[in-house]
Amino acid sequence: MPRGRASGYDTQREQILTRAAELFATQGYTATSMNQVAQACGVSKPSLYHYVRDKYQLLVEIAEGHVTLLKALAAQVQARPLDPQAQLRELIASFVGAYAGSRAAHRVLTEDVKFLEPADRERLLAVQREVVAAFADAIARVRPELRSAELHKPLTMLLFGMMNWMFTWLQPGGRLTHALIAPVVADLFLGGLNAVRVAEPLKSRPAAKLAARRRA
Amino acid sequence: MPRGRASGYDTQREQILTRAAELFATQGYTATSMNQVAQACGVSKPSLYHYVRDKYQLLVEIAEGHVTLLKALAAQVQARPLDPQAQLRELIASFVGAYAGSRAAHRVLTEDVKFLEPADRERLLAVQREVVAAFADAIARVRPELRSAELHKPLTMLLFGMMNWMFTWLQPGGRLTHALIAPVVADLFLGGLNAVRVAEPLKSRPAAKLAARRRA
DNA sequence: AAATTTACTGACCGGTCGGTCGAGTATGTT
DNA sequence: AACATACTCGACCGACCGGTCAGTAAATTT
Repeated sequence: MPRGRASGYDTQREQILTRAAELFATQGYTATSMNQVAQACGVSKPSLYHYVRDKYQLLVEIAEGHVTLLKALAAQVQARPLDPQAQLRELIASFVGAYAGSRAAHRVLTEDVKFLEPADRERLLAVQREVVAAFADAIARVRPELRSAELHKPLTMLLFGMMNWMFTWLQPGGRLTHALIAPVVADLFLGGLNAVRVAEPLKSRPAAKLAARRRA
Repeated sequence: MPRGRASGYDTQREQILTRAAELFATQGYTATSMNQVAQACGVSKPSLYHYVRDKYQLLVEIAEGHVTLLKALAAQVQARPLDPQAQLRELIASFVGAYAGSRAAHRVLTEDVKFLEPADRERLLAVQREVVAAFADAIARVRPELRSAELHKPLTMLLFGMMNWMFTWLQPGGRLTHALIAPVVADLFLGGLNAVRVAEPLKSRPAAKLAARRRA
């Protein structure tokens, strides 16, 4: 006897999430009002609340959806049988590409995570830690002595710094695209990885920083 | 016949700026209320407004003060007669140290710049561009081909990504300090700089065509 | 046809925001 | 002493916030 959901329900819901992500990304979560979201979606505020429970749920779903995508991406690359260098290179290319395709969601994930309630934040960070671990493992496989020096995780974060910071200076319509910069990031990081000195344990580590032997 | 300012005026004003910067850094500019700032300073809201014109001016002064510090730091290192590699290394150490000493202000500068009015933002970005140029010059001096390939500025931004992202994962009281990580950043970046391959020059650049990917 | 639920809206609610008012008190100058 | 100003504060303002209500129109069931 009831009436079913309209066919466009899910479509509209996703559009709302997308628009909200764009607004959150450019203005920040707290500085964006639900009136703005409703207007950007071309509906009234009560209609907006027909599709979304509240403002906070918008934030959670945007962030969770993106971090889930990142985890899937990392797992996908990890499953491929590649040597350590190639795997790290592939991880970088994959993530830089994902950032290009999900600029808004990525910015929300990195900038507005502080507005999540502790339980939600912890759940999200747990997934994010898996993603980071995938990179850290690849890095430690390239230069195993970094792991014993406990430098592979800081170096992983430095790599994420390079990638996560890109959305602040890389313009979508610009001459320099994500696809062009990804191999540069990989060259820079892999080359630098061989130049990082492990401080304390062995004094007889080959100090020469010969790098980048391989080229087409 | 008037009465002069109390001796503690400037002191209190700086304390207000510091507390406000801490609140803005942890909660974000829009999510921080002037009531919170007043309470954190131990004064009533009208008293707070005795020292500060409005909330917006707090943001401007925090951001401007920090970017001015960064510019001075860069100029100071540039004035020293160092070879290119040492100069870049010194710039990195200097900035990583500054970030450690001004965590809150730095976070405000990087995260809340979007709330500045266009005029103020442009004035600030102009200073910031000078700072970035100092790094870009040092990088181009290490590997001059990068400049003709128009890669020295993107690489500069990747370096800033590593440094600016540090405040998201480097904990103040942790085992890993800024002083310990700075040389790692320098090793990583300088080592990677030599490994970056210069692709075919873009068609708009007829000038330098010689590749010579390895510097002597 | 009646019944029931979806999709949607203008008007509205309690609460908080940034900021101000008016008043009182402390303090340096004349 | 007399005065002008610095300093401090409880109370308050209009605006906007996130969110809801009562109600309408259309679609799908029985």
